[in-house]
Amino acid sequence: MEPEGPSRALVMSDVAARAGVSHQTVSRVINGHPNVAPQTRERVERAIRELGYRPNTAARALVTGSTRTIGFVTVNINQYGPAQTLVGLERAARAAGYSLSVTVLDEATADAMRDAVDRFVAQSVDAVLALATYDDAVEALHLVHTPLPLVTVQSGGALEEPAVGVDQVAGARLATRHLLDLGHRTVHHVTGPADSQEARDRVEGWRAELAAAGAHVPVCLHGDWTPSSGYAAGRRLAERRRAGEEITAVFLANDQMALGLLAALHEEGLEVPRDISVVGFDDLPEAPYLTPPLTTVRQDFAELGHRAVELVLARLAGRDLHLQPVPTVLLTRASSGPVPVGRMPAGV
Amino acid sequence: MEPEGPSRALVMSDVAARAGVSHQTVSRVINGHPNVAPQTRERVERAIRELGYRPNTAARALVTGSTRTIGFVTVNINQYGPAQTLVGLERAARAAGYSLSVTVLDEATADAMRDAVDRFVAQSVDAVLALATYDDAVEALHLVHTPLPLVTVQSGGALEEPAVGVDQVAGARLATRHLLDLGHRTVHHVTGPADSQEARDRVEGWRAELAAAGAHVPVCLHGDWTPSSGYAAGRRLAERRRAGEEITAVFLANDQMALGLLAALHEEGLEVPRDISVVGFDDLPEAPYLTPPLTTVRQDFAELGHRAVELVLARLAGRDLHLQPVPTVLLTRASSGPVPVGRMPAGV
DNA sequence: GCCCGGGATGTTAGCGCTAACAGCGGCGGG
DNA sequence: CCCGCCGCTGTTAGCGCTAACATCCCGGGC
Repeated sequence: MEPEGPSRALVMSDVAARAGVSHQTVSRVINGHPNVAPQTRERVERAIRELGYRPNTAARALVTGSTRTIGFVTVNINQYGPAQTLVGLERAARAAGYSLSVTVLDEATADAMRDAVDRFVAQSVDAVLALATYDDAVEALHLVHTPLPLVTVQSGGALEEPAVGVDQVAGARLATRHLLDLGHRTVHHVTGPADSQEARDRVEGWRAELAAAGAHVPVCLHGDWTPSSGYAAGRRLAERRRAGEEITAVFLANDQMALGLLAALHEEGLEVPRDISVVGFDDLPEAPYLTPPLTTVRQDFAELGHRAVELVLARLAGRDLHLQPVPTVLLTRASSGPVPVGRMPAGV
Repeated sequence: MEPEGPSRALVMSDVAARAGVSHQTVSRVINGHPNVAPQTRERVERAIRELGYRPNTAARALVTGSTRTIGFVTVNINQYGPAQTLVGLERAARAAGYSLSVTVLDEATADAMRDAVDRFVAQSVDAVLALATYDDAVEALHLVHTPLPLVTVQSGGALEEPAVGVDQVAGARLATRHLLDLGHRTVHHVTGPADSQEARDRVEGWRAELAAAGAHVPVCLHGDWTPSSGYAAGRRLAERRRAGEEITAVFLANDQMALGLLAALHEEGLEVPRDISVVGFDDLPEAPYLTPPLTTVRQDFAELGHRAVELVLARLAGRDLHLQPVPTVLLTRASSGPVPVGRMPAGV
C-alpha cells in the first residue's frame, strides 16, 4: 500500500532494520571488523544481499578521507604506449578495488599538469599516477605540492620520487645487439623527441651497446615519434647512403617512425632487409603486417600497470618499495637480416 | 609559533574566517548564488585565491547527491577509435566541469558490463557513458537496470535509448562513391566483425551506394578489424583475381585491415592503385605513410565526445535531446586511383 | 558469590558541505 | 512616522557513513 517505488536510495539503516541490528554493526560487517558474532554477520550479509545494498561512497569518503580512487594524468593517449599503459593501470587498479579517474592533458605544460593534479586533490583521490615521459610533465610534477602520494610511470632517469617504468635502456640494447649479431658493422638510430626521457633512454641503450661492441657510434637522426619524422629520416639516410656512407642497419625509437622510414626507403628503391635492416620499438598491432614485417621490441604494459598500482598501494600503506624496471622482449621479424656479402656500398 | 605545517586540509570555514563572513556566504559565492553583495563576493574570492582553497567534493557529493563524475565503460581501448573517443569524452567532460572515471572491460559480456555499471552506481557517478559497438555490450546495457542516466556512444542502429554516434553509413557511402567516381565498375568490401554495429553500418553504406549507382554488389569478405584479417582478405582477393574475377577496388571497414591487405597485395605482386584501389576507414596517424598512402574516411572524435557529454548533461537536466550523427570526411590519398584502360583482367 | 575483563552491540559525535529558515537592517508607501 | 517587504547575511539541521566511547552480558578467578 505504501508508495515505495524502486527509488529512495537504500541506506545503511535500512539494512540494519531488516537485520535487526544497529547501523554500526552493519558498518562493521561491511568493513570486515572482528568482534561481530558469526550469526549476526550472516544475518547482516543476507539483508545486504536481499536488499541489494551498496554503501554510499561519498559518505564513506567524507569520513575516511579516502575515495578508493586513483587519478591518472597523461598526455598523448592516442599513442600506443600511453593507451596500453592506461589499460594496464585500470585493470590493476580495479583488481585492487580502486577505480581510475583519468585526465588527458592537452599539453604537457607545468600549468596544465598542476591544474590536473589540483583537480584530483579536490576530488580527493587517494593517489595520483602520472605518465611522465616528457620533461615538461616531470618538471611540472616536481613543482606540484601535493599532500597525496604521487607515483610517476615511465619517467625513467634519475628517480628520486617513487616511479615505475619499462627498462628502455635494456630494450634498446636488445635491438642494437640483435643487429650487430647479424653482422652489421654499426647501427644507425632515429631518436624520439629530445624532451622525452624514454627517447633519451633508448639513445643511451643504443650507444652503450655499440660502445660495448667497440662499434663506431654514428650521429643520430632526430624524430618526434610520428611516421612523418620517420619518413624524413628515411629520405635523409637514403641520401647519405647514395653519398657513399655505409648504412646497413637502423634502429628507430618507435614503430610509427619505422613505418614512415619503410615507406621512404621503398620510394628510394631500397629493399629491406636486403639493403638496410630496420628495427623498431613498441610492437604495434600492425607491426607484423608492415612490408616487410617489422622486428621490434615489446614492452609489457600489463606488468607495468600492475607494478604501478602495487607501488601506489605500498605508498598508501606507508611502505617504501623499490621496484626493478619492467623487462622487454625482442621480436624478430623479416625487417632485419644479415648484411649480404658484396652489397656493401662503395666504402669509406 | 603554532605548529601549523603545510598540512591540515583547508576547509570552508578557514576561508570564511579570513574573509570575515560565515561559511555559508563562502558557499554562496562558490556556487554562484545571487544575493551576495559585490563587495563581499570579492572579499571571499580573494580569500579563496590567497588560501588556494578547493571545496571538498566528497562533502559536496554527500549533500547534493551529485559527484560531477561521469563513468565511461569501453572495450578495446587499444583500438584507435575507442582511444580517440576516450580523449574526446574526457576533454568535453572536463570542459563541462565533470571528471571521467574509466573502466576498460576485459570482454564484452553482459556480466562484465553489468559489473562495471554496478561499480559506477556504487561510486555514485552522475551518469554512465558506454562505448557499445559490440552487440554483446549493447545487449548487456539493455539488461542493466540502473537508476542513472545511461548514454551509449557509437551504438548505431535502432536507437531507443539516448545515443550519439558517427554516421558510419554516410562514411561508407563516401568511400564507395569515391571509388565509383574513379571509374571502377564495382567495389569489393572487407567487413569488420559481424557482431559490431559499426561494421554492419559500414556494410550497409557500401551496399546502399552500390545499389544507388546500379552497380553489381559482390559478396563481402569478412574481417575482424585486425591487420591479420586484412592480410588474409588480400590473399583471397588476389587469388580470385587470378581466377579471372574483375577486382579493381576494395573498401575496407578500417585502416588496420587495409594495412594488412596492402601487405598481402604487395606480396602477390599487385600494385596499388594501378591494379587495385584501396580505401580504408579511421584515418590512423600512420595512414599517410603506408605504401602507398591510404585513402580513408576520418571520424571526428572530438565532436563525438562533445555531443556525448552534451547529451548526458541534457538527460541530467531532464531534457530530451535528439542529436544528428556526427559527419565524416573522405581523405583522398594515393591508394585510390582510376582504372587504367587495358588493365582489366581477362573479363567474365 | 562477587568482581573484573573482554567480546558483542548500541549510542554519539562529527567529516565538510548545502538548503532551509531566521534575523537584520534600509527604503518606500500609507 | 510606522509598517512591511526585500536584499543580504548568519544559524541550524542534516546528507550517510565511520570512529570513539558507552553499555551490556557472560564467564572465570579468588
